Amino acid sequence: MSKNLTPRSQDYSKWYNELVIRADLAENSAVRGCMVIKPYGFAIWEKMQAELDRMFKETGHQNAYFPLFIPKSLFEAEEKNAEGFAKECAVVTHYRLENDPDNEGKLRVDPTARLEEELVVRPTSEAIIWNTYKGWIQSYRDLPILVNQWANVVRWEMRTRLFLRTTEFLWQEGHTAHATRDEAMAEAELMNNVYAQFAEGFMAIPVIRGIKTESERFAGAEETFCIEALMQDGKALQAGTSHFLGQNFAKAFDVKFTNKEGKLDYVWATSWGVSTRLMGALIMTHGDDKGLVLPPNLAPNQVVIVPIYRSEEQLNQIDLVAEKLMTLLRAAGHSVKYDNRDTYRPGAKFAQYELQGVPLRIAIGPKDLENGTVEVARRDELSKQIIAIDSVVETVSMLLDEIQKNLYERALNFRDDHITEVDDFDTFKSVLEEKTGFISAHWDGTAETEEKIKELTKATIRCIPIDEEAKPGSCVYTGNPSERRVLFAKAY
RNA sequence: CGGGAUGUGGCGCAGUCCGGUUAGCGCACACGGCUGGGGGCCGUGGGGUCGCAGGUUCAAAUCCUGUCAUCCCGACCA
Repeated sequence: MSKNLTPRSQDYSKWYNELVIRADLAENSAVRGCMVIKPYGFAIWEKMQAELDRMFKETGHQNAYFPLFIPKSLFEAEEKNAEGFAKECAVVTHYRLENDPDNEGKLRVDPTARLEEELVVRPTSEAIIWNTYKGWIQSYRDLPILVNQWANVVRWEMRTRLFLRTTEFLWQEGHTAHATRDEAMAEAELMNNVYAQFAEGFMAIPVIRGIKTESERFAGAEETFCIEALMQDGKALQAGTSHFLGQNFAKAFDVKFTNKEGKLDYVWATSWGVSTRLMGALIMTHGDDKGLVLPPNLAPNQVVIVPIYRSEEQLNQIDLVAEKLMTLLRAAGHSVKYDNRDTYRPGAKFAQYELQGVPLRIAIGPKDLENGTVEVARRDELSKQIIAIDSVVETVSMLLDEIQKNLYERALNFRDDHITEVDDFDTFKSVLEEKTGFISAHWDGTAETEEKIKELTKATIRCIPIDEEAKPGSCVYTGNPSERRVLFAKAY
């Protein structure tokens, strides 16, 4: 990737925010830390939803829906989970407004309408779901339960960031119940793999599969699997997580079942989720200074056709050719948009579709009509070629495939160039500051060392990679024995 | 919640230090003409209680006090 296409760290936040807004994906709403996802942005989210949904169904899952409000008593049942989220919960305390007698035309909260028990707006749904599952499960014959929910959740974070950490966000959360530990553990791993496959195959975002250290683990989980991605500014982003919850929630909500041997046992659980944060990952992985760059798999429009003309007569002729092309391209399974608005000039349209990241642009003008050609431009490389009109379908199919692959390869090369093996702490610090990215280093396995390194460098252990062979060594900070290298990085 | 910064037409900004004509500029918008293979040009025009509330002053976008919001850096986190 050429350097001038890579927004660098210092301007990155600004670039990111501007790109998001300029690309017409989302904007800040009037509500603190919340975002309005605009139609084009939502179209991308819908593509992601559709593919994830397909993958979930393929692995035997079903969708369901649970309430937004969680009674406080249910929420606090699983102690660690409750504690972990306590500081970021929106809480409903009243259910009625009334006219304010001291302030004409204004409303106030009716003090007599206080709820007997407060309702927590879900930051995640384990509590309400496990309280429900309790009534669904008696026997091993009722298991497994493999349910997913598409929902919004609210986490009142101190600091928000468009897409990456909004107060309200959209996500899916899977919640499964199993008869055995092994089966639940296998489910958690399976779903982490589904996420990895989705990120890499569909979004062209290379990820590292790993497990979280105890201090980075989901509150209430016994093991957290994750996929970690690297953004162009050298910071890591947790792109998805899948948790093995053990029997913690079953015990907290008293979910027991009779097993094959006729004995009572607690149910084993998993939960897993990805969110609109993935759209942030998309922007920050593939975007350049001209705007978004969308992998063909999730582009709402894979191809846009722009007519170039002077007279109305010319436009009419191009219309005919364009209509024919659209029919052919659609028949080949590609999504195509024909932009024959006469209110904008071609150059403006080109710029607009580059901003939106449309993978391929076809321009047709009078010269093309004469020569039987079209101009095809690809967004990822910003290159153009003239091709014969008869070969359009074939070329488009080929190019879309190539762009999907190229985006992944490009991001993978960048990511791999930014994984540095480091064995001493001075190098650790300098690599972190100057080169950025992941640092593969030995760690003595203690939370104290992890904390100390975080304090000194702001880097955290992103994960213990699953796909890398464990080789012993000595801790980069304490020099104590280490079983294996782990990945450190500054993270969003 | 601590540190820093910023609030001026739809968007991006100048003006604020050092108070003083009718508050400017770019983009966008509307109309007209010329244009037309990468965000066109020229002309004309519409649009602003300068975040909000007090105060100082003959006079406040500008100074003072308070307040709200946003952004960045921390702590927290998908």
